[in-house]
Amino acid sequence: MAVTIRDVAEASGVHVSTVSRAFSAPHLVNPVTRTRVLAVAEDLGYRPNRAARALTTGRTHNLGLIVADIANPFFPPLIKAAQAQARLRDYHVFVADTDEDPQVEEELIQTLTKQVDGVLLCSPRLTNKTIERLREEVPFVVVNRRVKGMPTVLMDVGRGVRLAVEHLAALGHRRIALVTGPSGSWTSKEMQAAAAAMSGADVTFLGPNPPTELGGLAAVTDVIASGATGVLAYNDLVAIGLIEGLAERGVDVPGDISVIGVDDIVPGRLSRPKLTTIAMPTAAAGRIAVDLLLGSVDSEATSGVTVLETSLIVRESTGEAHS
Amino acid sequence: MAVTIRDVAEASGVHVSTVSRAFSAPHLVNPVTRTRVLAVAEDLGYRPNRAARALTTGRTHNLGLIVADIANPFFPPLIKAAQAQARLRDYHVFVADTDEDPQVEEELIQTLTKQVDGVLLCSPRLTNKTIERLREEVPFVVVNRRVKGMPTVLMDVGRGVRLAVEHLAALGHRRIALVTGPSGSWTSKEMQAAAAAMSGADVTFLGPNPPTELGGLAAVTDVIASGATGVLAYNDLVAIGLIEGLAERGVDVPGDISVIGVDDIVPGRLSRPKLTTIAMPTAAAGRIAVDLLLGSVDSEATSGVTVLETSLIVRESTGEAHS
DNA sequence: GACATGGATACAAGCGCTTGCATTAATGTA
DNA sequence: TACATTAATGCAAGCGCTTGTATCCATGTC
Repeated sequence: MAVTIRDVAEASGVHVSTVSRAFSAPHLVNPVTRTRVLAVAEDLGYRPNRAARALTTGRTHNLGLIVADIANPFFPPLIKAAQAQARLRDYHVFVADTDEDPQVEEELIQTLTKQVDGVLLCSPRLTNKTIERLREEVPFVVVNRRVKGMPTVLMDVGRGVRLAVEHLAALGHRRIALVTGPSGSWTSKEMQAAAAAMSGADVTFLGPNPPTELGGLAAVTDVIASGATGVLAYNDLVAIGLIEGLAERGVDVPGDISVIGVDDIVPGRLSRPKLTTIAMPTAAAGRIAVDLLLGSVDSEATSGVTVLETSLIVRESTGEAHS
Repeated sequence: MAVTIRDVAEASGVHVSTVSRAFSAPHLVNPVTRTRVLAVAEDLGYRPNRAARALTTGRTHNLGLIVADIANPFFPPLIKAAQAQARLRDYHVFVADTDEDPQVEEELIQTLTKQVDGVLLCSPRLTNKTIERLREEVPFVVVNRRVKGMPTVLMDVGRGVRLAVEHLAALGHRRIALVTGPSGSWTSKEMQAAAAAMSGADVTFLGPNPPTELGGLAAVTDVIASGATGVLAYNDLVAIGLIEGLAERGVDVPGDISVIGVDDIVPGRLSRPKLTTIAMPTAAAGRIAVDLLLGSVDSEATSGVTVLETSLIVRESTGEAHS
């Protein structure tokens, strides 16, 4: 059916090994032979079969990218960047969605492991233990979670929290609420830690909450009860839900209460009022994670932790405190 | 390194072919042998190498999914659904982003073709001719575009347009503007055709415009100049940009002008006012496309066209005409 | 008791490719 | 002229798996 290396060999009157080398070890073949072979290959429309190649080289030139939920606006920019970076290095990427299910996640890794050179684990729901076990089978890079001894890409949400709280304080807000995320979330823990470490700020924690608009909606009563005039939400979705719920109670944002989100997802940029938010460099994370992975495929597994800067983007959901 | 079928064979005292059959042709091996082999395999942590299997069977159990832009909110639900459906059938999926570049798209297909059993082409930017040529190399299913003789999944945006215009008319809007998309867009053409075919509606076409908020922003002047009180935008992003721009000119939505988007993406659901929109069944499209693809992998290539229903979701960006 | 039958397993080729080694021929060296 | 060197190519094994065919043995049949 498809044209193979053998067809090219026959058509150009050389041995298959010469064809092979014409592609993957040019210096070992006579330039004129090579040109001829390449021409014939082009002519026949030959495309090397990567799977077959993988079988002998042990290198598939494929990557796995595992995320909890593709449809969560946080991930697409990361996926896009990772995919683009991989392509630059002549790698293809399998994208898999675990639906937030650790078991699916593990199974996915298991079946993927044989056909990839490494996998990007984004915000994994697996236990550290499991990850460490799986690590024997395939190189990992973990994004958005700290796993002992593994190459990791983190975003410095702590810094973002500090900037956010300072911003709020500068606007005159004295009582601040932190609407936390799911209890298992590494990011949520980081945020709490960072907030708690800030002296001089009066921060109360409200949660845990699901990481969606519903979570924000659900937190409305508590937020109002807390007496806070500045709120930092677990993410933009929560922030939007919160603003929504506040509006229903007649509370204006930013007039009465200021709200800051996290992630800088598209919906936040487009919502009204436009969200002040802590921007997470997801695209950079995807790009760097791929580099790390491909780097550690050749050299020995790195176990470094890369921390990416976050920043505060001030838009319209924060304003001066009036009370 | 990794445990192979041979290891399992040795450990359980049978020939490799028996192990192979224990997995893929159970009825050909004695139940007790099979149980033993399976146990040993489990024990050793054996996982079949799909690439090696593909080499002999010609079936990779992989799919390619090619989209113009992963980060465009329109696609993630489709990707997610396709991926989930593929997983159900024990398929993995390569996701590739072409960055709207036809050349990248073609190249991606070329390199992917050998390691997939079929590819999902979503809103391709390639010419029909090229697609028809490429089709020789690998089975396709095309989503969101009509290509002669190829299995296709379409969403009935025409119906959506009709519903939208009727909705607007029912609210008393007499002059309606259609803010069109990019000139090459199949969807945009469909929308225009559907609107033009409606007797009794006074619809003016404004465009072409880029399919983003910027496109909406850019169309503001024309919309106002058109005297329309009801606007149908190419998609939600354009609609949001438009509403934004209108607000800057002091024009209220839906007070002064009603705006309807297309796609029902998350940002539209969360923006203020919440967007009235024509919902596109993207998840269903992804799911069905995969089914079609996997169906046509076995049977002979179908060339049917599946048309999915769209619907109008009325939210807050449309209201009664006052002028 | 000789033989056909069929179930269970082993054998071996081969999928498309890479790669260490052998072979050949051309060149340089003394 | 004889020999070493090297560049270019061919040869063949093997990556992990499937699969058509051969082999073996325990039945059943007459």
